[in-house]
Amino acid sequence: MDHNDRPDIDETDVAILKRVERDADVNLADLAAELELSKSAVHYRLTKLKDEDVITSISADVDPLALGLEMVVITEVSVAHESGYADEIGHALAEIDGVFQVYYTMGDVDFIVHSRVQNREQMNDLIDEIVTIDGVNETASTFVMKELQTNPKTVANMSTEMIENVVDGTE
Amino acid sequence: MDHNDRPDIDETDVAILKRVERDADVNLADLAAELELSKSAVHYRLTKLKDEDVITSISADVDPLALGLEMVVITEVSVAHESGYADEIGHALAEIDGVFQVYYTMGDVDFIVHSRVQNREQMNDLIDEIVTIDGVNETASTFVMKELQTNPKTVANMSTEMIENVVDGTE
DNA sequence: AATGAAATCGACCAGCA
DNA sequence: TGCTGGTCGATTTCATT
Repeated sequence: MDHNDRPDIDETDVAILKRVERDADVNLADLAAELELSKSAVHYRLTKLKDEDVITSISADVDPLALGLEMVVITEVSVAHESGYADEIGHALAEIDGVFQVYYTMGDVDFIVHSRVQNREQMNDLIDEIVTIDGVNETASTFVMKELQTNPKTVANMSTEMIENVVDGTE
Repeated sequence: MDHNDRPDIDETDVAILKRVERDADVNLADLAAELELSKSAVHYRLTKLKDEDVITSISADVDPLALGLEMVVITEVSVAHESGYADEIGHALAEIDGVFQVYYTMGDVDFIVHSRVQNREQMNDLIDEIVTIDGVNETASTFVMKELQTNPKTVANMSTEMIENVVDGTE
């Protein structure tokens, strides 16, 4: 760990992360060959990255379309500011079925809520649920026509500059 | 596959998906025990789900904070409508380093862009890059103060009704 | 869908830089 | 602290019923 309480990570770690965030099914031997390292070195680093919670989990990515979740809706939510229940409202929003992401923002809007549903009826129900939450003032929903990139990855989207900052520990 | 070109999925499949989307590191024997199935049955279903692309990949989830990506920015992008280059612009947006999600919407705004950066300078650079894209008219960025739920999962966020629709093949 | 055998893989170790 | 190479046990995988 460095002075910022963030794990020390070097180029090799980044290479490993990039690879396993794309496909964690790869076996140790192949990974080791790709990185020109020994199996045990890769194993050692992988367990370290997991221990340090750089890798938080290994998960199967499920295609929403395969389950009929064809609609993505973005809802802007404004709350009654005097209430001061921002935290509770955020949690209530996150717990609604279909909601997969909730952002608490600094903008004119307080929350931005992302949800996935199968049809218009579910969409209406979901928006109703949001409005029903105590403290919610106003909502505005936008229908997503197309989403580029369904499974956002962390390392894959980083610039070389961002990666350098991590490797150096210079931020 | 059903008449909708969507794979046939039953309750057992859903149970498997729910489990491996949370933790794909689980070994077959444990999974089989949990579901009260034989190892081979689970193995058979898992490979089927992968073949059918219900499971698109097994991936390691990397914590953005561990890599210093402490800022999330949401940018609304409007384009010059006469241009009709929506697709190209969408791709250009998605390719910018730091951008992890691009939605093409039906609202007053054309694109909603999500990005993760390490500091304000990178945020400014990123917004500059967006503005520079040919056809981009106007942008408005919002800073995210807090994100509830960092790794959105598909099945975990579905209601029982949504799941029933999948299992029955009734949509 | 279950069985069991064969192949493969990941975990671990002692030793070393 | 991080790496090597090798061994052993566990686990996946597959042919057969």
